[in-house]
Amino acid sequence: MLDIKFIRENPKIVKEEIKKRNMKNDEIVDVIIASDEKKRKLQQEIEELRKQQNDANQAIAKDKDGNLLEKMKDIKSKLSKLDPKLKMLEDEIKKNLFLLPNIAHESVPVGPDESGNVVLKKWGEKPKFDFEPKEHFKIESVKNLIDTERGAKVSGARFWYLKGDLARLEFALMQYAFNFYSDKEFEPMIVPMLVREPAMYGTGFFPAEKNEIYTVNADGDNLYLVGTAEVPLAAYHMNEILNLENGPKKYMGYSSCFRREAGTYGKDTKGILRGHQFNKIEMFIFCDPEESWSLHEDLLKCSEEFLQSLGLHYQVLNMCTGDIGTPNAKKYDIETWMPGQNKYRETHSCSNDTDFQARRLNCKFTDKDGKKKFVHTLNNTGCADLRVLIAILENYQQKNDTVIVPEVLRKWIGKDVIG
RNA sequence: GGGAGGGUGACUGAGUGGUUGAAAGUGCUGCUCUCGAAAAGCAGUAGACCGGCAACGGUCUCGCGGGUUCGAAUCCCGCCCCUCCCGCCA
Repeated sequence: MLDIKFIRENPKIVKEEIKKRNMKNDEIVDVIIASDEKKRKLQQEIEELRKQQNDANQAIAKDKDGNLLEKMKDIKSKLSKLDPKLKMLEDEIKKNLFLLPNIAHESVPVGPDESGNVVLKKWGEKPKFDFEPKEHFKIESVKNLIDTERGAKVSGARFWYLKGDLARLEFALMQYAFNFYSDKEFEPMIVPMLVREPAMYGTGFFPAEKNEIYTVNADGDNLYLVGTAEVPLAAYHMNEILNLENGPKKYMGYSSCFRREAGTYGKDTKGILRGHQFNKIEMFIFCDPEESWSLHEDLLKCSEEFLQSLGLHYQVLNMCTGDIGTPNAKKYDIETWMPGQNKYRETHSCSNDTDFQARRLNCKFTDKDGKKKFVHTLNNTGCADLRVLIAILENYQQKNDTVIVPEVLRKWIGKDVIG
């Protein structure tokens, strides 16, 4: 959410931002400003009446005065007409504020969609094969370890069972990642995967992405399954004032992630690239705004080092205005090379949401001058199980249809080869 | 599922109709004392919004929404949330 004052003072910037992001609702800025003007006028009118009311009250408290009582009744009836109008205006403004995106950092490339993303760097090289590398779900030794048929029988399309060594490999990977990032001083957390509505609004998933989220027992418990640990991690400090004197709060959260994948029918239907459920380690930072841009670079570096330690070739993208999320001021994606598909695929995503999320979460800190200000928040994929598993399977496959286990994972799975 | 209690400022915690935006304590800031620190003493310290160049002024906020009243943190109604006890379960 943007600051209404900022919008009032910089309507052009906001409108340009909407256009840059290839969104079509820039007229909403004028709507907000008009409502805001009306709201402030009305507010002044009401406040003047309230002042009269308060003054009269104090006088009555000292000595009862019949004339004042009449005046009070008059003020009251006026207020009862104006108050609902003010509330309506406020609600309308708020509703519209939720629709506006964050302001992108100047270093974010302008572009209409994914075609505008800029490759910043590549690390490593594509592995060379003396045979035709297969997609992960076609590798003989892996095939039987993914049971999509029974997954569909039990839970529907885009669900599956991972079995045997593939299940073991996932545990190895996650344990490795968990240790890798906690060594980098992210506090480990096992987080709730069901959250209340305010957590979804606070992080910005509601109202925009409501159709991506599973609702649980809407008539009773009314909880939502998280699509990422970002939600419980961000909401962890909701409505709090943080002490950041000892540096930023850095967390890593492990959770299962649930996504309805509405509108992706027919996309990535083979294999385990896109499912309704997966597991992920996510990192989240609450920090002083002065530090957020350098921390954003640090976060990216963390994920890069992780992939490097697994020996996986990847590229880093600076995501353009048309392809970053509404709350993001800047976002890097890491795409890891998947030789079976002959493509780079997104495995990591690293965002600085500046104060956009903090304003919704109502999360502040006390700055050097003792002022309370909104924090900046950043989030980053530590390790998303399926995507990294796929990368490992496709990059480390052998001609004989076995898969070599990356060296750093061996101590966690206790074997060198799968299949 | 049955029963009970409760939601007050950064935090702990008083306050049951009239200058209570709110006692006290903690924390924080400044000053005094000290070579310095600690301790002690004194003083200051909520947020949001509106108007104003500013000084400053105003309104709102004691979980949320409504009601009673000239006036509500305080009374009434609805909702949300939390805690404890019993039962059930992991």
